[in-house]
Amino acid sequence: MGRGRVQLKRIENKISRQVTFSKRRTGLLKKAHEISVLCDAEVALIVFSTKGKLFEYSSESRILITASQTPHCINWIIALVDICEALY
Amino acid sequence: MGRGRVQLKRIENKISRQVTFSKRRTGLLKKAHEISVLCDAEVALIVFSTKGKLFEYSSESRILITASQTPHCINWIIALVDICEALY
DNA sequence: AACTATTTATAAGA
DNA sequence: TTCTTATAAATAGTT
Repeated sequence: MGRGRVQLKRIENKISRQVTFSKRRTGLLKKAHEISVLCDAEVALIVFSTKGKLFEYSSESRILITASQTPHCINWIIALVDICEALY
Repeated sequence: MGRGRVQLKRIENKISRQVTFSKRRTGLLKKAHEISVLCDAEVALIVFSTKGKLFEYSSESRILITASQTPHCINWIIALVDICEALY
């Protein structure tokens, strides 16, 4: 999309990569929300940037949203535990 | 997108809902994969249809979840356990 | 952070 | 369900 075709490989320029991450993260979260509403589907989406910052969407409304700078592994645990807690 | 504007509410017609689910699921999985590659991000996406069929994407290649017709709650547990196992 | 040229996703139709 | 096509939506590069 946009003014150039996208090559499916890591964007080497750091600034471009961050900008693209920000734009696409927004789009991905939007589409996750849309399919959950339109199609009555359960959706969980967890995204970490390379710096370990967390962004997520879930159709289960009780599931948290937290951003953190802790290591990825810890963020994964937090996210999974929170999803489990929200569902049970 | 397409020939009409989308209203963000549950699609009541069952056939239309299933068709839309199929199309958008494909698109969502594609975009999850793209952002993970382009932006070097970790992504996990879990989608259940209303019938409990599971579809997922993860940038962690070891994570694989099979589709099943078991209840959602069981699929969620399977999905989360598989993600945990893949990460540790 | 806004803009806009283009690409991409997809709703409706076949 | 798979393909086609018109159009809406997302977004890459620019300002």
